[in-house]
Amino acid sequence: MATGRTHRPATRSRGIPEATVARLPLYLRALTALSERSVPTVSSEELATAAGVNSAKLRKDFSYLGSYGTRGVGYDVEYLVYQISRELGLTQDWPVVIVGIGNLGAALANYGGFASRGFRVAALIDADPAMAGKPVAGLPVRHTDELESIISDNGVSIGVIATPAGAAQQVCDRLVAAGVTSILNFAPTVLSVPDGVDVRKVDLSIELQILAFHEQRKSGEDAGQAVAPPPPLRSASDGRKGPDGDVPAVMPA
Amino acid sequence: MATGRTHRPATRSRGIPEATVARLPLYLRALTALSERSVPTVSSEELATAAGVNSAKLRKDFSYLGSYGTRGVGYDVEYLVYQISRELGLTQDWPVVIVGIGNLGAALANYGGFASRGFRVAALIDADPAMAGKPVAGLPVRHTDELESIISDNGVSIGVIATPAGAAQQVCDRLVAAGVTSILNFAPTVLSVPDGVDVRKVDLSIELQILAFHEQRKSGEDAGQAVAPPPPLRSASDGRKGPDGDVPAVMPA
DNA sequence: CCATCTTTGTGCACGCGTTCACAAAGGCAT
DNA sequence: ATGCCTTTGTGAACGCGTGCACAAAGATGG
Repeated sequence: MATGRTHRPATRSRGIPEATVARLPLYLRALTALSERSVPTVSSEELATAAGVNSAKLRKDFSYLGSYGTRGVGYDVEYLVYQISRELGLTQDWPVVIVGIGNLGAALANYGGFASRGFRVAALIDADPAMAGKPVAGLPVRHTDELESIISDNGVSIGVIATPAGAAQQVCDRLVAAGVTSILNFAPTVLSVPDGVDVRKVDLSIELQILAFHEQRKSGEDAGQAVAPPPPLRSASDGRKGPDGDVPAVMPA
Repeated sequence: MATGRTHRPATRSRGIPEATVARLPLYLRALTALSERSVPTVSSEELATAAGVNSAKLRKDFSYLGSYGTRGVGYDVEYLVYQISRELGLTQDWPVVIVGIGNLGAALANYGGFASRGFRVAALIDADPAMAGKPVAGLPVRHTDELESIISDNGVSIGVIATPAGAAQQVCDRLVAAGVTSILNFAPTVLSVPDGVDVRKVDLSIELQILAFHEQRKSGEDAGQAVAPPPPLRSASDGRKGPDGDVPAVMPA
């Protein structure tokens, strides 16, 4: 931002805003599609539309990476694909392990989006002995006992947790102790990790609840108020439906 | 985290900040756990720790809902569970349809977190005729042809898209046309919808890429610079194709 | 009834992220 | 060259979200 323009796109601008990082994959996807159609260049306006964002925001995002555009013309698609890929670290191979091979874990293992971007499923791990050896998505499921050695042998630094909530923290601890420093958590639990370890969580239940909030608002706000009045304090026997608490069950292994 | 995409700052009616809404499900989960253990009251500090947030933030969040706490004591667990549930619209039944019963769709259908919070899977829909009638998670898969009638008959307003990216927009359009006003999108595509329709997206690939970015940064930034030098920068007219030809596809199951 | 202790509710300041708006840069036609 | 047209890159303003710090509220004990 200072006056001096950078001649070198060098990685000197350490401070790429988190919000920008979160959008880079979006741009990369749109650019990849353009690349496949052999489109040579694209303007910020076109790309922004394709990515579903504001063009000014897109330009500012790219400005953090360096000046890769040509005024009056736009951005070179191939070049930008390369730059973003490099910035995201996708030019290297990232072995990942998926722990908890239930319905969700299996779905993730079969998810094509992983392998397509430098992510390689190094192993599928499950605590159920009956699952051991059973092939899922072309890979034999390994037992939890092997977790540490698998991570160590493959140099895994990214782990995906798809276990029931109750086992998540324990699995997380083992992953971290074994050397994993980035975790993608699908279990509906708050994971506590030491400094230096990144955790991102994907929670289906939460997403739905947020949608429900907005949905309720759309269908008249007056209706929502017509429900039973609140019990002020100490209501002994709670009449709510079964204690679901998505705490437990997520994926019946 | 995870994702979630909001292009609508619209939540001004009751003025509950979007960021707060996104945390309410988190509080609700922690409170439900306390409720099951019959804990009568909880302080903002304790609850904040359980939810993994700052206590001041939690108090401010609750202040948007009203003054439900008692100074010197804390919050009444049951009462708060009720208030948050009501605010999120979970006191009513939300029928949802899941479109695209592949690996992921099936996993979602089996996901316990849905039914546990007022969300009821009204139907599973797939375009493959071979899937029709086949039971998944106890429900017979319905063919896409029935989409409109299913939504209409069940008063569905929330739809979950778990189809391949290529079919997502089309499915989305049909859902919206049929009356759905909230969509949870798992397909790696930017969906365009008319005003009044909310879309949240969950993109596994993006989450991993964000993790990779931070991971790369941890493991020395110098290493990343030692890779192949940047490609061309020639603008138009030069129809040279990318040398590395970034891997295409982004398709999920 | 008063003193003390705990915990809430919030005013305030700060920093990040978004958006506008425009000068500068570069291509292109004449 | 020269002037016009397109599009980038970014300064600046604005708004949202976060976290601090503290006064007010209420419980509790003497």
